[in-house]
Amino acid sequence: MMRAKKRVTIKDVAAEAGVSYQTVSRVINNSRRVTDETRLKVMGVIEELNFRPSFAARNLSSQRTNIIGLIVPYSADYLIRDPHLLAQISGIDAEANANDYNLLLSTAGNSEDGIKAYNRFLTQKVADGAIVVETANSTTGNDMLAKQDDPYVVIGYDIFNSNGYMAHSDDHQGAKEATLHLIEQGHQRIGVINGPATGAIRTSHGRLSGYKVALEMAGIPFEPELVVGGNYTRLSGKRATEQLLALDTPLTAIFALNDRMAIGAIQIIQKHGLTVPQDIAVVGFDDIPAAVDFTPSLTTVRQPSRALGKTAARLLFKLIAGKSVENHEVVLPTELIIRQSS
Amino acid sequence: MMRAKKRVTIKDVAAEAGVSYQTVSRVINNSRRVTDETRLKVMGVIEELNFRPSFAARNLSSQRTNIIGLIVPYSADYLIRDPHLLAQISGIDAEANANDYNLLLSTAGNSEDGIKAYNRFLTQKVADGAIVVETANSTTGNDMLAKQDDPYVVIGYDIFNSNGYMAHSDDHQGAKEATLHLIEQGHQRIGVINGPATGAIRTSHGRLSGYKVALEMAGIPFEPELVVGGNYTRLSGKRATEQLLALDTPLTAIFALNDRMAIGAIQIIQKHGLTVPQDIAVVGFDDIPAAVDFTPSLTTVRQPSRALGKTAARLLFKLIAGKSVENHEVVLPTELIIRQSS
DNA sequence: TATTTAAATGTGAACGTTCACATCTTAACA
DNA sequence: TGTTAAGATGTGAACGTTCACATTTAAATA
Repeated sequence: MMRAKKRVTIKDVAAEAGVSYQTVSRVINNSRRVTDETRLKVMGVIEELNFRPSFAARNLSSQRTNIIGLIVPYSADYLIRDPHLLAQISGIDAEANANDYNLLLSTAGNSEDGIKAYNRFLTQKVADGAIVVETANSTTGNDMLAKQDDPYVVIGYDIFNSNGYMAHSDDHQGAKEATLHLIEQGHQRIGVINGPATGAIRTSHGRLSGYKVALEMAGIPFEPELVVGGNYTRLSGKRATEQLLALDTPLTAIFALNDRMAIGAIQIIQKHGLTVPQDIAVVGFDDIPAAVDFTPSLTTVRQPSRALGKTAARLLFKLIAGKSVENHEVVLPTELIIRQSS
Repeated sequence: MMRAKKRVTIKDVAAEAGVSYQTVSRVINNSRRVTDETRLKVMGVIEELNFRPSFAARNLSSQRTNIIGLIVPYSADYLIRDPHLLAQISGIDAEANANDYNLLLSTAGNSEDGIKAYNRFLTQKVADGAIVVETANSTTGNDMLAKQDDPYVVIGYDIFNSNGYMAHSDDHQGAKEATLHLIEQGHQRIGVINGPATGAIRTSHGRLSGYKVALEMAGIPFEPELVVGGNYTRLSGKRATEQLLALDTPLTAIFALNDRMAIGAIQIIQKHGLTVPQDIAVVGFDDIPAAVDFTPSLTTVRQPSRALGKTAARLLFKLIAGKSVENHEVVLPTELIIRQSS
């Protein structure tokens, strides 16, 4: 790990090219105001000396880092089970790359770590802005964000900041379509495996309201006993399904608010000797890779995960650039994917 | 986006506390050489003024950023299908957090982006070091890394740098155990769905050699026709299985070098009206979440993904700290998980 | 050709720390 | 009580850029 050899700086380039170092700075930053001739000369020297601008010096001087922070309040074991997240990250990363931004990641498992990450990212000016992925187990920490000056965007709903910026899919519409699809198939008694009472509340709310509106449209009365709580894990889907199957009046379809719970539901239904979709139809939400791999393959509402990431990033870049953004809430359309389970 | 209010600096704190700003610096950095009394006083003022050190200024002065770069040469659509990666990232992130390091991510899809990421991360000194996740489709770009001074660690094999540092699981041993397990079950003709001829070559090589050694131990001759190429996707597993099923002398077991191909294999076997494991047993490698969800659940070799991430990060931190690391290659043990498919 | 104007380049300061070194203070010893 | 050494604090410089402004140069106008 020898350190030794001195770094090539903007001044070395300037000396070699016979210009002031500020001119070199202009060349680096593609500023107008430079003759093609000098630009070419400087770029030649840059190449020759293999000059690379110092990230730190740039940051200090310009007061920007070209880094955006990504705060993902996931626990490690949960993380591995959510393919959507990677798609979102990939979308954010692609957009960041395109805009010459770097992506700083924190998979802060608990709220304390989340606050630590938030501190590092924004208060210390490591990042120019942040994207927060709202998850089922994220509540704490986000409220800290609402209190500070730097721009941030929530993928999901920003329940702590009425003036916040967010991007999410059309949960209401997606759920409505899914429910209408089941109704079209002749189902009247449709159970719902709901999200948890805490965490990403508005996601569940949106989907549940979509379900209710669909019932209303079909003139089917809403029955509270058909809605059972889950927490977006497969296990909770299983438990909820046991409850639903134990109802006095049997149901003919289940709408789970995400795919993992839907898969859990199918497993329990099959365990009870029933067939999907003949005895009970099942519809999920998300369209994770497992949805198509599973037997029977899962009818589900596809979320545009990658687009969500891109959208959030684009929104954030606008905010960082100081452009005014009129629309604080970007809602992306979902798509009903009909497969075997319904 | 008003900027306006001036940042609280180390000098403001110093003035308020009645000490020199260098002393404040000492307090921030937990340097010895400070009386408890002044330390307390300074910390009080820091709290009072809500001072947060400037990341950029620190970087410039100390010539370190406390950032490590993570280069993941994945294409976006592949990314979402690899749960292992998230586990590795989570391990790296946890270790980074513990050491007050930040994690800069690049999911550079193609080689050009990869080189761009490498440039940003290391040449511009955005990061103090990097972790590269070797993947099936990563070859280009890594050779650039070998040529530079800053420390980096490969998760997988560093085929471009004979003096490089790497962390990976014991592919040979894992494959050997998997094959021996099949042999113990009475199988003699065991097909292999191999990795691709390019990309993460040494991973496949290690696993294949484990398979061969197991055969040798059992006195079973190796037959090249039993080894068919794949590229770690489910689709390629399906194709390979079609080939294997078409062999003149039928086989009774298939060892796929990863889980996704194993799942593809099972689907094709079932499509041919055969049963797993009665007609043909299947073993995979990785232990992705789907392995246990699938019916029949998949016997597989579990990789310690998260530990791999942690190990790589620890190794990198040692290198960054300038400590000499004797062992360039850390090999982590795998675990055979026996389930229904064998 | 003299004059105005715009574009190109140069100048000095600032960004907020850490580091190596100099000086001051305090306690321990003779 | 004077001397010494260690520990605590202060000092100046350096890290490598960008920014606002000043100056020079070249082009356009009268």
